[in-house]
Amino acid sequence: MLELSILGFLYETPLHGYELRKRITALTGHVRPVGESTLYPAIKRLEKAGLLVRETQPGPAAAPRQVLTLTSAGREELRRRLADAEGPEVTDENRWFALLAFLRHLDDPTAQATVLRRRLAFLEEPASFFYDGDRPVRAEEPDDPFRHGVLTIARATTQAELTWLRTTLAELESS
Amino acid sequence: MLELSILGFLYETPLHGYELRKRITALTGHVRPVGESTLYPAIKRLEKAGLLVRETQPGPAAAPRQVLTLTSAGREELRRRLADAEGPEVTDENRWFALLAFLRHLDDPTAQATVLRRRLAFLEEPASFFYDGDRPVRAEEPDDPFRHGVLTIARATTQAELTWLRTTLAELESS
DNA sequence: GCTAGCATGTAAACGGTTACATGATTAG
DNA sequence: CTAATCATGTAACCGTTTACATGCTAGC
Repeated sequence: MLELSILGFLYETPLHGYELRKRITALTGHVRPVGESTLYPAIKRLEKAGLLVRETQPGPAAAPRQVLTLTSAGREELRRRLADAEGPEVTDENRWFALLAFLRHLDDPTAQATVLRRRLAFLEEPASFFYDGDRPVRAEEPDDPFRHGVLTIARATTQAELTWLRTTLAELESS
Repeated sequence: MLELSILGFLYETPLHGYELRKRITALTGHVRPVGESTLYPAIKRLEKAGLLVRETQPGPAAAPRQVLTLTSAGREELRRRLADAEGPEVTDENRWFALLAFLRHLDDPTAQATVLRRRLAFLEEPASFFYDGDRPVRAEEPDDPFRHGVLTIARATTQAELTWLRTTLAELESS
C-alpha cells in the first residue's frame, strides 16, 4: 500500500520525500499515519530496485532535497501493480481505496474495468462475512448490538460500493 | 488485530488452534486470510505472556489437540484492550470491526459507550479524507471517476456508521 | 488410490513501528 | 526566544508473509 502510493504520486510528477509524505498523509493518513521511518526506507527499496532515481537539489530550507523521479521501469511497475491487483489489494478496503486513487493511470478503460470487476466479484460472492456456510449468518449472541452493528454497517457499505461499481462499469464499457 | 481475535474467541470458550483459526477465518478471513504460520506463533506469544495456557488432548484425528484456555490475566487483558482502544484500533476499519465483534465482553455499558464515542469523534472530525485543510477536497483531477468513487463510497459508509453509532449510543445511555 | 480435511508447527525474509537523532528556517 | 515546519535519516524490535514440513483419517 505504501509502495503503491509512492509510485502513484511520483507517476504524476517528481517530488521530494517530505512533500511525498504530505500527500500520502492527505490520502490515507487518517487511517494510518506514515512515519518518516516507514517512508524513507521504502524509498530506498524502490531506488535499489531501479524504480526511481534521486537527484539532490539545494532546497529553500537547510537540508538539501532529494527529488525523486520514476524511471520507466517504475512507471511500468505501477501499471503492472494496478492491472495485476488481486488478493489483499482487492479484498482489503484500505488497500483497495489506495489502488482506486491511482487507477486512472492505467489509461486503458478495458484494463480498468477488469480491475473493477475483480472487486465486484469479491463483493458479490456470498462467502463474505454475512454468511455462515450457505445461509445468512445466524443471530448467535442474539442480543449483541455490536455484532449487529458490524453487519448493518457492512451491508450498507457493500451496497453503496456495489451501486457505484455497476454504474462505473457501465460507463467504462460504453467508451 | 490477530491477538485481539484470539483473546476474544477464547474469552467465550476454550478452543484448540485449528478451531480457533476457523472462527477467525469466518470473522475476518474474507479480508485477510489467517495463515497457520501467523496463528501458531501468536498463540505462543500469548502463552509466554501468561495470557493463556494449553492442555494437550488426544483428538479424534491423529495430531493431538492443544486446547487453549485464557488465564485470568488473559481475560483482564482482553477487557483492557477493548476499553483502552485508540489510534489505529479506532481509525482502521478492519481493526475497528474486529474490536466491535468482541465489545460485548466489556460488559459495562458506560465503558462500551466510551469506546463508541472515540470512533464517533474520529468519524466526525473533518480532518478525514474529504477535506484538504479546511475546505472540502477540491475536484482535482476533475474527470477521475475513481477518485470520485472513493469519495462517494467513503461518504456513504461514514454516513451509515454515524447513524448506527448515534442510535446505539442513545440506547446504551438509557440503560 | 487419492483428495480433502484435520492438526500442528519451523525458518527466513520482509516490512512496519517505536524510539532516537540532527539541523536549518520561519512565524509569533 | 521558542515553537512549528521543513527535511532527512538510523537502529532495534516485532509481527506478518511465504515457503517448507509432517502425518493421520474419512470419503469418493
